Amino acid sequence: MQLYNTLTRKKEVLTPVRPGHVNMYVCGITAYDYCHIGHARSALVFDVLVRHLRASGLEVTFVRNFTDVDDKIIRRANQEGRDWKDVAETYIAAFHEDMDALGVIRADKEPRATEYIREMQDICTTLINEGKAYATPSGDVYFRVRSYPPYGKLSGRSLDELMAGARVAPGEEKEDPLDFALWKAAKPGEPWWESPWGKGRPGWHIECSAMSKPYLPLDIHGGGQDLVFPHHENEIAQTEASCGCELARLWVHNGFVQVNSEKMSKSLGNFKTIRDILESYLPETLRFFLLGKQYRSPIDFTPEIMDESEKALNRVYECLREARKGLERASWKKTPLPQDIVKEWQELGPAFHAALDDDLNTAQALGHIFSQVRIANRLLEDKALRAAEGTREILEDLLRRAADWTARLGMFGQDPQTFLIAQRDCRARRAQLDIPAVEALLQRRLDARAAKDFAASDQLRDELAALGVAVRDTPEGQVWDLI
RNA sequence: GGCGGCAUAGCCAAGCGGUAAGGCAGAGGUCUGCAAAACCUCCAUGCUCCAGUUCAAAUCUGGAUGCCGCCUCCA
Repeated sequence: MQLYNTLTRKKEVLTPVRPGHVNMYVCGITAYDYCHIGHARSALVFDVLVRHLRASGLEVTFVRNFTDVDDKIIRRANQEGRDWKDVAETYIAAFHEDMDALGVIRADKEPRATEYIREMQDICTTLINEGKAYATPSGDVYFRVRSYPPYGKLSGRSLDELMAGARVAPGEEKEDPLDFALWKAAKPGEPWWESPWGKGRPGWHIECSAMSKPYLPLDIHGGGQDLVFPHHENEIAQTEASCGCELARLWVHNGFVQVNSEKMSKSLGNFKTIRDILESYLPETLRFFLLGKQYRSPIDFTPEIMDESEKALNRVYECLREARKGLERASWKKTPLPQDIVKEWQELGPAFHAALDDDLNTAQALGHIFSQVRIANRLLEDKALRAAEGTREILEDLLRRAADWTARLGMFGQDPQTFLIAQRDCRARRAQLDIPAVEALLQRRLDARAAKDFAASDQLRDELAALGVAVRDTPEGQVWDLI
């Protein structure tokens, strides 16, 4: 498959260093708060990437770290009068809950920064010994950026450009404004570890260099676009300067989730947590929404588009439900299917894979899924064709393909009927429907219909309509939905 | 200020030189005791604007306008 490489600014074919095996490292969260939709997008993009690679026959070692010691965690702990470790554990557990709810497959390795203090110190020592880093009298260790000439290659900046924007915070003892901290002397009240430079704690960037080290060289290194500079740039400098090898071949960065065309972020305060969303929508709806656009582009979050996603998702599940029902037929006829339909059906299977192979184009892949849904629906509705042997083959193929969609996209894998009812209840909750009242009316209508009292039945239907509920009668009985 | 990205129908969104996927909304229709749901069909002679390259451009080049991101913690 091809992936867009931030390093070279073009799509490149993924060719694993070890044939058939992909090492992939993705920067995880700093555990100091609940995850928002932006975190969900990043997690989902790489989840789909891992799923697709595995479904395509590759082995993947997927590593996603946790930053469990950091300024923000410490600040939060101090604010709440808690231990910083406790804060980190709380939000790591919350991350797992949220991601499990979204159906994000767990990483194979989930290293935590605090488990790699020794390795970080070793990297610092190596860099200091080679003159690429230096310790200050107060116990900080800085990376000497000018000792690493390729610095800036990922973000496409020159040292001169960077100098223009660089600044030195008061109290820093840098040789050069561009230098960045590998190790920070501990301030009073902060967690610390013993080190050759005194009591201190790691800088953010060195964490990932240490945690990714066992898996070098990485075939894919991922993260959000905001990590390109300085985080990933610094990571490259640290790793490549200390071990002399390449950190990662492909750098994959996902675009932001926006609100009103602005980045959703903690600092702007315009974020919605995954938990917020899951109170109003099913996890799969959020998944559908976030995969509805190519991963590198920004995506705007609005409740309206969530509602649209919900309807679109239902269209697929309704088709799967009808397909299953259609396959219950006992006998099939030899009626031939129109060639153009058969041909389109045959082309759409590979097209779905090709879309994902082309820089994980989930939006296009979803388009192909809907085209398949349209074909299946057409056959199911056509009196002449729905009993045809060819239709049976296509419907069976559809169910096989749906299993493949689930394997690769993590969607469309639930029992259709169960899903559709859950979706309806979800909308009912959002509309703040009085469910007990509705159920009472539904029962009375059932009784009226059993007594063939259609006038009363219609009257009750009107009463339900007044509450915002539409009732319809099907061969399976009375079903309801929101108007 | 420096660097980078994006502009496609009412809305969302593919498309990466060969004549505009898909979803939502909308309009017709099938079906149905009535109704609804569901399904089918239709829905951009044109892709922000202006030049240019080409037999051919939404796709390439130059310019204009607008929006966004990074340069500071951030998925």
